[in-house]
Amino acid sequence: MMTMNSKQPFTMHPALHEHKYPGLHHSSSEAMRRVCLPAPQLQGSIFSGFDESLLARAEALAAVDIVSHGKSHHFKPDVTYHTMSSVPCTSTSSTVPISHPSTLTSHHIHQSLEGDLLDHISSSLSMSGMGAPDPSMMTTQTHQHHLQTMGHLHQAVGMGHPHSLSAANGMACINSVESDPRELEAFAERFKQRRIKLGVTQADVGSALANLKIPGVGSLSQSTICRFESLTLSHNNMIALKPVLQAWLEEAEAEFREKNSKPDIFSGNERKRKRTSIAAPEKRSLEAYFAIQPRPSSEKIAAIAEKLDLKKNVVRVWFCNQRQKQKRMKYSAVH
DNA sequence: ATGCATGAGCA
DNA sequence: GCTCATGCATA
Repeated sequence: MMTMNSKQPFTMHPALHEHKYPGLHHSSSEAMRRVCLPAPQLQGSIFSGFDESLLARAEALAAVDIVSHGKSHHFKPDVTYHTMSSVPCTSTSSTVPISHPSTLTSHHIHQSLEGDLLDHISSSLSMSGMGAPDPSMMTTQTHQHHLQTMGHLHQAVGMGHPHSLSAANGMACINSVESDPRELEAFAERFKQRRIKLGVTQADVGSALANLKIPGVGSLSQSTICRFESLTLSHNNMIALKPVLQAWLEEAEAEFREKNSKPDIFSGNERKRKRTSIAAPEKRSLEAYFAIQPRPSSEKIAAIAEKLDLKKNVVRVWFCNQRQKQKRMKYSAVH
């Protein structure tokens, strides 16, 4: 509607439906994920059968939930801001080259969720050189179509690593996406520590990425860098981003040594989009529905939307995001 | 740090 | 209409 992305970073992409995580890295994470994921088909039929009663049940559950939880936060019922103010430029990233480390460390520690835990326990001293243990790195993705787009990134990155490219062609190699979770986790942590040491913010890294001039690789947002560091991206996404961030880190440190600053070009956009806020009660209901059927049909979504007095699209997107969230990493801790 | 949203590619 | 990668807006 009122939002269009003028920015189009390198797009990696979908296509690998459920099986993106080849059996390369143990079965732990994959298995766990599977356990978490309910069987769509089965539940789907059940759901469609007792549609109404289940909806009711979910609502009942939600209601009970509300009572039992009692407290929780005070939500804004249905805030739908629409601040159509035009921002000159920037938003997430200003043209500031390097910002103070303090900016990063000091604020928000409030979330008290997993992310923080990660942050805290993280500070290990093993900041070994980033020679990255992984030998074969990326390259060959899982399959056919996947090659199309995801290939972009990988190949692009491959240019920085001559050896990896050759492997990509054949397939004679080790089905690439084999960087194990543990390695990724280690890298993410190392990355964060070194980034902070350089006094660079997540947003800075994101925009600075474009300066690398790696074909197919543009800038990224603070969100993405943050998610990378906290391992809250999909496994494939992590794998794909790693080489890019690694390249940035190397260059940043190199420049830091000789000089101490890094230029940071960036073109800002101006736009504001509204962010719907789903109230706590509705959210609980949605969660209850999700527990019963993570993939409701269009009709179910419509029904749910109506019952909760939300726009159908909002509900649909909520389910999509919920599913996506479910698939994200964070499993590394399991090994 | 994270919630809701967009858009590309695919089916 | 879904999945996925990614981003804006916001707590």
